Amino acid sequence: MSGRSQKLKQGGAEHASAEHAEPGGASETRRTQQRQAIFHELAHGDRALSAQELHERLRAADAGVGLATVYRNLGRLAEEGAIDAIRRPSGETAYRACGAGHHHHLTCRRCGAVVELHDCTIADWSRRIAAEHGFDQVEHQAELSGICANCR
Amino acid sequence: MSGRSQKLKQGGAEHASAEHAEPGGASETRRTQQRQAIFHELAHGDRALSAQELHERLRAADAGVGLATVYRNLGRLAEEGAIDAIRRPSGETAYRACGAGHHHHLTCRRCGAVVELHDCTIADWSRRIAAEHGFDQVEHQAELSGICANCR
DNA sequence: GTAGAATTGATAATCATTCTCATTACGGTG
DNA sequence: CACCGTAATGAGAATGATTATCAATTCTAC
Ligand SMILES: [Mn+2]
Ligand SMILES: [Mn+2]
Ligand SMILES: [Zn+2]
Ligand SMILES: [Zn+2]
Repeated sequence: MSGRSQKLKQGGAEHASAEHAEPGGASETRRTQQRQAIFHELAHGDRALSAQELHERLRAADAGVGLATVYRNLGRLAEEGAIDAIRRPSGETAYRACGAGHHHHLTCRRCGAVVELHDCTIADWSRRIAAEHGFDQVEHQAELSGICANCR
Repeated sequence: MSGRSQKLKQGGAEHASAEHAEPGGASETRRTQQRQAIFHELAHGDRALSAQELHERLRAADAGVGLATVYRNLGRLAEEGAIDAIRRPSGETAYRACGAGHHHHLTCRRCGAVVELHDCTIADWSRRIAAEHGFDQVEHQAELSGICANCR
């Protein structure tokens, strides 16, 4: 529901040298060509792409990346907060390179164009509601959809 | 996102005699035991059930209803507005017999308990946002989740 | 340059949901 | 109540997205 540092593991330097703490040896998160291609593709298009769609685009753009790899990296990038996962009404999950901070999306049902909404009214509402019903650790999930100006 | 007449095709009389208009013959929507069992099961439990879970319960409660039938009826009931479909974060769709009118849900991530929220702030917000960005026919979808008082 | 672990990719395996189609049960009718 | 035509059911096959396998490859640090 919120992206953090868009280029956490992608864009810049970041020696990524975790303080080798955990017993047994932590992960290393390498910077591979495939991962770069995937993120790059996402960083461009203004519409959210599903794993399959992304895979198709990469194939077209000469850079053939395995489907499994696309899934893996999208999943990873998402949990790292580098990209956002969006659930389509049909069920598939689509991904998008998002700006930082908590926000929601307004998506055009016709062309898929996405607008980021950074002023979220829901937070207050959900907090109040939660308190009212004795709930803790409330999270909210919301998506708006409509028909954009162009598509009319 | 909103349920209409909870017992549209279930509870009462309703001769359901469509004015045999359409060329070729319209549907009839029969009142079968299976459909009744399904709706009945849903009308009780306070937590939303997936098709599979419902199927399991029915098996346990002696009334063995085919899985395909469970899916069919849940889908149908949902589009008739008799029940609400809720998307779980994991992806499956769960169903629930809901009160009438537009509302959202606050679900306990631990036990699955559901509270219906009938005062929706989002409507106004979404309307405003939509106008601001030149979008039409805006719809919104939202779910709250947390840990309920019991589960703490 | 090497070693060694992380990553890839082709493919098989899951898993929820949908489709098929022969069989059954509804809801009138006479 | 027996009978018909059709909608509904159910067992299993089919689909489609996502995940797991596992040998082969590629990063990265030394
Ligand atoms: Mn975003
Ligand atoms: Mn409800
Ligand atoms: Zn559009
Ligand atoms: Zn609970």
